Amino acid sequence: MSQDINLRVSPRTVQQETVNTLRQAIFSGHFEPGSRLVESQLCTQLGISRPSLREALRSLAAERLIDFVPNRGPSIPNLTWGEVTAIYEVREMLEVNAVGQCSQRISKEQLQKLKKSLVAFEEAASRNDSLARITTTEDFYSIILANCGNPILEEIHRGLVARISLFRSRSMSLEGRAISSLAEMKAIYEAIASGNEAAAKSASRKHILKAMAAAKKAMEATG
Amino acid sequence: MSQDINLRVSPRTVQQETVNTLRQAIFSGHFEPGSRLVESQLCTQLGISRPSLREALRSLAAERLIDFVPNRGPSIPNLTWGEVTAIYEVREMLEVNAVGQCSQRISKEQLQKLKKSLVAFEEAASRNDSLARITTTEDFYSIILANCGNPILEEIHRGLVARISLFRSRSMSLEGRAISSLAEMKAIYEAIASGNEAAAKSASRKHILKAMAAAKKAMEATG
DNA sequence: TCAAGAAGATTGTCATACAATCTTTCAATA
DNA sequence: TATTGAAAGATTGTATGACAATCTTCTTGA
Repeated sequence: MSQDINLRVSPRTVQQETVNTLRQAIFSGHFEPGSRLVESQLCTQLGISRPSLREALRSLAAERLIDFVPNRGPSIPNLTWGEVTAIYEVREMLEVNAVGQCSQRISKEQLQKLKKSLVAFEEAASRNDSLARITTTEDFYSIILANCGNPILEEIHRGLVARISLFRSRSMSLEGRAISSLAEMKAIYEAIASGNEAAAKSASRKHILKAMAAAKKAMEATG
Repeated sequence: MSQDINLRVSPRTVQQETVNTLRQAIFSGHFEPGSRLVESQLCTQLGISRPSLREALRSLAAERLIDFVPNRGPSIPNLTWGEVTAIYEVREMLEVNAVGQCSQRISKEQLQKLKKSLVAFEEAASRNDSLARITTTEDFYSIILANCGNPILEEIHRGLVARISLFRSRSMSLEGRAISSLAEMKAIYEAIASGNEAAAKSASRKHILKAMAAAKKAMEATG
């Protein structure tokens, strides 16, 4: 075997599909925070068996995307502001480093892609499309994280962001948040493009602090 | 209800027990890295049904303590040095901050406990008991993490450390590693005790870098 | 109005089944 | 001899059905 490229077309299993579907549903706010997920209902809705569903739920529970209380079953976590803060703090520790490392190692092509995603966000910010704002922001960040050189950092960051996805989408709908977010992201991009690590880290830190403040505002507004 | 303390004696479920048992087994090196876990065997060994086992396995897979390849089933991950490095790097980002924050907020009683665990490690280091070295080191760190003020940081740190538990136990058996580890931990303790955040962070960073170097040595020795 | 208890719903767990897929064996072929 | 191919066996992915334990809701009696 001259190469050991993974040619395996990994088969989509019911479990994987279910996890992805539920994850998406949670992200999109399809379930009310705090609400219980009734297994039998989900089974019929998803068209799968209970064992398969429960396996998927255990996966999501391990990711902390759902809670599992014995004899009460699965439910959507109701995050306190304290927990959200804690998540943002950890996210800051990781993201700042990721941005810094990214600024030192990103390739020309990837930088091009990053630029593109920034333009896409700018476009989404000008319109009033909050879904597009979220997805383009996610693109922007996933490119940075994919180029920080540390797949574990990338993985953990993704997990953290997933847990606060609701707050992010809410705060992105806040009056003026998209505009200032755009400015912050531009600063990050410029610093990365010029290979200035210190500036990149600093811009990243500023962005997260503002995002956290916006999330707090959004949380207070919604309860 | 005057208090909302959680009085619930959370019932031990088969799933929880199984996850804990398997986690312990993995930590203790009971399974060879890379080896496959045959569901039917585990079922009889653990005395549980296959659906229950599979739920437990999904939890562990989400924690990255086992791999799950479709149609090949669960197996013990075989970490590359690159992955181990990546984990150590992320651990550094988090742990350094945790130690720093801990130095600013730990209580007298908790500091007492920390001191105790350090003494316990010293004792274990003098003997040639590698299991005791691991557990006492774990105590030391869990006290620090529990006092950093950020439960999410604590949780993620635990997950990361779990994934490299094998390397830690191997490197702790390395000639002289326990001795130098003791010195590093003492430095961390002293910095925390004196409330010197910068010194605490610096000591913590040094400790992790040395631990990583030791892990690399151990990995090269064992293959 | 409130408490006790009964009825119903839901979860935790198990046993069983079977098709799809992987692995191994072993013979046949180049 | 080395390689290919096919058959047999093992293992996983998924589903159905079942039932006790527990939680929730509703009813009834005080």
